[in-house]
Amino acid sequence: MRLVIARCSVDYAGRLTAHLPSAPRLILVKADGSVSIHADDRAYKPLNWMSPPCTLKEGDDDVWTVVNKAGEKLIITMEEVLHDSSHELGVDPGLIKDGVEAHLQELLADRIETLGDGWTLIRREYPTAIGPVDILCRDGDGTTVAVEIKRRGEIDGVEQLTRYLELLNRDPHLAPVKGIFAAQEIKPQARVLATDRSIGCVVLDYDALRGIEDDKLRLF
Amino acid sequence: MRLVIARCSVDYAGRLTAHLPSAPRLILVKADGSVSIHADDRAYKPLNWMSPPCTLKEGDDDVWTVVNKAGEKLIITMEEVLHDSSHELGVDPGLIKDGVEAHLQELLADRIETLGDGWTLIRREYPTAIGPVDILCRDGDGTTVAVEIKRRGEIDGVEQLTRYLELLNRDPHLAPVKGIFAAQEIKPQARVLATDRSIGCVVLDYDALRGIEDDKLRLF
DNA sequence: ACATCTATCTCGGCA
DNA sequence: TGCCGAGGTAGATGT
Repeated sequence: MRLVIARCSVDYAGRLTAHLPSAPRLILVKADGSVSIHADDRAYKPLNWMSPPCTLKEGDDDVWTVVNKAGEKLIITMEEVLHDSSHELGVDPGLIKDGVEAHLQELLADRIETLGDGWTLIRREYPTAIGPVDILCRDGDGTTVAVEIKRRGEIDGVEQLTRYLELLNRDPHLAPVKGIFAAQEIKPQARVLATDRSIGCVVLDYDALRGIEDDKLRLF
Repeated sequence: MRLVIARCSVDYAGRLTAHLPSAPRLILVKADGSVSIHADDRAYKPLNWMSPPCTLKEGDDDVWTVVNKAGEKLIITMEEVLHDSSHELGVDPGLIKDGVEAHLQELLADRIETLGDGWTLIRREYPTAIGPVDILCRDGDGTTVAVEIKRRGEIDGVEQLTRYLELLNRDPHLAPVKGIFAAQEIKPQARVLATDRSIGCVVLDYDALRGIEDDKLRLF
């Protein structure tokens, strides 16, 4: 990783055109060839960047040009270099996450009877023309149920599930299909909309689901 | 801006919990108090971060703790500092952009006849109870048309336009109101949904619209 | 403060 | 490869 502090101006021409007037900034050149330009505020988003794969060419005239395959260009005009150092970091072992939607889906699919006695899984990520349904299952009566899972349940999620239900109910092999909106937290507006559309709401307890899963594993 | 290269492990506890095992990384501490941790790849997204406003406390035991108002925590355990330098950058003048959705809307409103002969603009940002319609206009037959503009046309945009159409069609002064979904790029699923709802799809050519605009300006 | 919407979104997954 | 959905989305804008 190369760290350069320099007064520079920057031009980006790609998905949009953008310009940064001359000012002192941090320029990061990483081992994968990517380049990013940071001001002295904001943790997350660089002022300007070029994602890998891309190539950096340092011209004789203190103009750096970064290009990628799509023809996007980042042109950095160096006016005064204040710091320039390089460091070997090696490959990062990466982030270990916990508590995201994919995990909730796994946990609930593995313990679908949490939703009611006699419920059985048809499949996770059930494919439709407008995208996959998180979980398709059957309730105790054998009625098909589409489950939409969110970490935070908002109106968008109810709309999404409504579209799936409309589509699934056109399939005579599946119809009638009921809907369940499952989330760790359900916003009041989302609950009202779901209820109005006869969609059931279930608040998921992540720790409890994981506990159940742990108990299951302990049996083996 | 402070640049620290260090072997460290990191724990985040907040909206989720995440852990970074020990490895050499870049730690950026910016003038606004924000902190970000970068591996030697990827231009855009840090491995971990804390957005401002937040406060960093460097403990005696080489443990740095960053907290924000919401109680989220970032804990950096420093194991070996390989580089540590600070630099005064000042406030950045900021990015000047061109070619975003607002601009597309201006361009299309100024050249509404792109959509068809005899089309006329009623107004941009036509206000409704559920938000402004990007463009309201009339087609060659005098029928009212609501236009939703996106840079990239996806399902959400079609849903949004559908809600507007439903509302506008309740107004006897306007009804019947047709819908046009206009974007630089329209995803297949969005097109399917739009077509199913009798909403027209138009792919906008930004450069062509700008070219027309340039031609217009040249007349004056 | 909160809600809504955009983004050079980035990123991962799956067809 | 393209398409789709999630994100600690972040960041901007309007109420």
